[in-house]
Amino acid sequence: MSKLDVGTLGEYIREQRNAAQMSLRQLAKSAGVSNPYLSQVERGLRNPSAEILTQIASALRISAETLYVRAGLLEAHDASGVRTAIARDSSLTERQRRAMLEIYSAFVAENAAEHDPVTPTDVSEDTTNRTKEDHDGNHP
Amino acid sequence: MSKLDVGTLGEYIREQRNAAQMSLRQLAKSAGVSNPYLSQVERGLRNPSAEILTQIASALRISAETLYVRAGLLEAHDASGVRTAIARDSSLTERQRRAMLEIYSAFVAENAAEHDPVTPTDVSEDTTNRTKEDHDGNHP
DNA sequence: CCTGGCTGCTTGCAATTGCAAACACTCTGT
DNA sequence: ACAGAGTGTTTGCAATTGCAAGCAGCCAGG
Repeated sequence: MSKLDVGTLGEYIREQRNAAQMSLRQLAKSAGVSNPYLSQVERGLRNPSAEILTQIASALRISAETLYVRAGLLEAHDASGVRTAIARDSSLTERQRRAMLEIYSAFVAENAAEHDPVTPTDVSEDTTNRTKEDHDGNHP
Repeated sequence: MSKLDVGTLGEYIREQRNAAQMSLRQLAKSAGVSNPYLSQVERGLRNPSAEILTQIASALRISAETLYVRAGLLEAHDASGVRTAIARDSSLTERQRRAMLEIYSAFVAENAAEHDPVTPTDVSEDTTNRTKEDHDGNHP
């Protein structure tokens, strides 16, 4: 499932390439991929690996992130949200990440208790099952 | 060039899988990939496509971005996202806000200090999860 | 003991990626 | 007109991904 939207990905790459006024061969060479393959990718008949995508992004001087989003490989940025920010921060070790999430939850619960002692909110983590896909439960 | 760091990627995935207390087959099924392939990925002898990575990330309930960074497919972009998110969070008291920022800084400094060239997978003491006796059974 | 269930790992094999070579077409210049 | 240099596209083919089936080891409990 979660079929990649190769079509719009290819369109986007071609669009960016045209915007940069590069020929297919120029971009291909600069990105270190073959011209025919790039052609096929742009027309959506090939599903390029992430490695190729990064090379293309680099050659196009665009963010690899946006390219991934376009390819459907990455969720669009949620922007703010402490939990998502922590979850996304790759400079933290897993232990640290969990610690920070726990602390944050504790703080939020603490505040909720002060204002409205009836809801202990969600310090207890998700032992309950979540049927829907849920990446992060945050919204300040 | 742009050699993918499949080694640490695999380690990271396995680390996360163990942290989630899932068996290889469980994760494989949940991620929609085959068990043997996941095994090979975890041991760093296969270079999984981005599509597979997203599926694994989703099944592990971790950020796909983190996984990409770990795989060397994405630059670790600033990480100051955590600080701004904390700064903007209106549900925190000022004291809590400063505490979290301080903790975060401490964590980052801690990691910078260690600067371990090899496996930073240091899960030596973990109060939250209990990794069962890890009897290493493989030796290339 | 040994059957069943669990863990992860190895082995062929189909499908796909990604490339080198060659094709078709449009301009430009001589 | 024709050679030459651009453009993007098609065509086989090596290398790789990713999988189904099978293998080996470790525990519980008839």
